[in-house]
Amino acid sequence: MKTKAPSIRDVAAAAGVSTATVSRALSSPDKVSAPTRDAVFRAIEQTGYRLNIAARNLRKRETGAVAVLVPNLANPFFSAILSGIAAVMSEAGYNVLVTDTTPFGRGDGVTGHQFPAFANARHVDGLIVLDGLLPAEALDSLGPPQIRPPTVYACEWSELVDRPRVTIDNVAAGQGAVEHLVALGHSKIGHLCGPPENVLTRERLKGAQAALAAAGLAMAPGWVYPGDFSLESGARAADAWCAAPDRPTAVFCASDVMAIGFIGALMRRGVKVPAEVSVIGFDDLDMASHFVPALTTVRQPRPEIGQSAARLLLERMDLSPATRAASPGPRLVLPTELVVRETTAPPPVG
Amino acid sequence: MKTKAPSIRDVAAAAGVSTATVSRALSSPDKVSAPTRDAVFRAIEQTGYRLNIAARNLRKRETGAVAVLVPNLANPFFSAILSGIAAVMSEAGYNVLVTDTTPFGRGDGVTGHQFPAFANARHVDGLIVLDGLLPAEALDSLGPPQIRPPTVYACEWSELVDRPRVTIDNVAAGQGAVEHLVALGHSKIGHLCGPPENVLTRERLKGAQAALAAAGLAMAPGWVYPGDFSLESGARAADAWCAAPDRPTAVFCASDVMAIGFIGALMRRGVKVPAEVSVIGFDDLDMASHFVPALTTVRQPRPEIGQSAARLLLERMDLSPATRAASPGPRLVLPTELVVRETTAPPPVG
DNA sequence: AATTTTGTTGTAAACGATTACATCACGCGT
DNA sequence: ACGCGTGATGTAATCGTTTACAACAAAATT
Repeated sequence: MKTKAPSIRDVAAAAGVSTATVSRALSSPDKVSAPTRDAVFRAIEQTGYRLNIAARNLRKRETGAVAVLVPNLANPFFSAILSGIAAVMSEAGYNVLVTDTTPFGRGDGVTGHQFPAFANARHVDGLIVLDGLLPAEALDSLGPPQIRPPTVYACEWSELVDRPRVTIDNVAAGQGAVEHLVALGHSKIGHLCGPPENVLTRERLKGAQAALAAAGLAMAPGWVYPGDFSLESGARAADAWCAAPDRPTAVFCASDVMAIGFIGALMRRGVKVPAEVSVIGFDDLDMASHFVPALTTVRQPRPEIGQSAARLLLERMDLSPATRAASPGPRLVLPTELVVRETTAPPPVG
Repeated sequence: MKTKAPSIRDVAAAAGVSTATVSRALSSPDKVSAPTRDAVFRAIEQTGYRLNIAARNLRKRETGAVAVLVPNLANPFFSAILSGIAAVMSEAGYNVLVTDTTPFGRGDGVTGHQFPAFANARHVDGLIVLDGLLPAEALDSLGPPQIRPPTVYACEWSELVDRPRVTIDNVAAGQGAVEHLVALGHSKIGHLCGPPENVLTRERLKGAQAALAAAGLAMAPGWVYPGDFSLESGARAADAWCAAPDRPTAVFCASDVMAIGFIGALMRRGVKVPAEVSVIGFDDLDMASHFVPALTTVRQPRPEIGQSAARLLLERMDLSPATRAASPGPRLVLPTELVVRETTAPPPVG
């Protein structure tokens, strides 16, 4: 015995008007006289009517949803970004679809960046991509500019695809981090990298090297540690640091998570931070300031990145497909800030 | 110049068959002869056809999406749960809609638990609720059992609403944590609570008190610290601990995040953990084992909780509304495990 | 008083898929 | 030859909205 949910027809009948009037009362109340409007609202109340989104979407040729493609949902870095996106998107009346582009165990199958089937114009009105490693073909396979959903990158991006994006200045940030280390007197400075293919990895390393070069220094090959933004890769770097005969006195890590893994493993082996090694993180997670010692790090305005990306996408969705195709769209770069706490100090003497 | 996306009609025309045949070739290929099937697929390729989800949803009276209601997206505890949910749900062909029920700054407006407008049967085929504080009326306002979307709770739940759920045994877990402390010789044991109204808060406290009672001990009122699962509330508890003349020698924290905030603030004031205070956390976040000292904590199987909740929801969605209404549905309780690391030790002598 | 404007409402055609039902051709048993 | 089951396909109704257009009354203009 299937109880069918009331439709706009039932409301119309209950209010003694046509379905068109009900629809108008809902979407543009000012085009309907006050008395009928009240009657309609009363009828809605009485019947328990709820709009059928699928029907509306079909008719209006839009979906009311945007998708967010996250490389790794389990990474706490993304939570604040997501939260910022969700806030402005639901404000604007959109649903937010979230997917992990590397479903389980990143690092397991290396090249696992999946493009979810629903991320096309039939399912979503827009796309926010947080994963720069998503194959460029995938984005282009969404069809010609006229029919593919407006897309913006945030945090990461792909150099093969020209889309609007909101990021930070990763090379400047990396440079600032290393300048701080240099100013403290360090000359042997290492870097704990992000995942090999990632844009962020390249940019942050480039910034670090620029600062080094400006100070007449260089980074020995043994001082750059491979990483993948995970705690474990931070701990592995600590092993490497301990094992090598020629060690850097300071390490700039491409993420707070790795920095915490690095410092944790170091301290567990009795290495003192910052007395024996200085460490700088990246991101300024909530955790960073509560960690002991409190992490010196590069702050990224995470909620703002999410919010800006969402607002930018909203703007792009308002444009006509033609004008959208014509302009590649803006590139917002948000400011970062070096926040100096307890993990950096002058190098040990001798 | 609007380029219209190809519809099933265009495919039918290109393949020289009817729309019905195209639809069949897609959804039940075995009901269509091999030659026509090939012709249809070729036509699909050629036209660049993509199924319009809204039209299908309208016709089939389903939405292809499930919503997950998260109390606080920025809390890293939820990321692994979400990731587990997303994995099995996309596997099963569903989209996952994520929303924060307390949009910005929990603790700001205290009672901010919002029920998103789209969480009804018109928008989603199912609901996973991670927020036990969501007003029960809200869930019931979704309509009578026949027409409201199947719902399962995970992690948290509401005692006012009878729905299937997957949780852990919070009182047993709390009890186990405190038993460990008692076994180490502690007799003055405090508790850092979750948010006041939360079920988890009550249960974990109840477990702690049960263990205490079994050992002939009791918790002084001054030893229970208010909290809200945030780092800051952990730090505040450290202030309270330091300020009081009569202090517990061990504190069981209702979350790892709070335990980290607590220990961080303690160490920053020179208090030694575990020499002066033992601390137990709850959750076993990735971070817990990398923190220094490594956190003794109660492990929750977070990915499994998410996966089980998703699978349970899938099962419920398969049931007819009638049988669903008839059975309240199972309550899965997943095992926890006390993992002893470095933050617990016997109480200081004297 | 005749005409135009304005404001409200109804009629009905989309939107793009699914699917019950009808149709048709073919092969089989009697 | 005849009827009948079977498998493949087509026809057309349907899902629940939105919206262009038509219709009409009342008010404003001439």
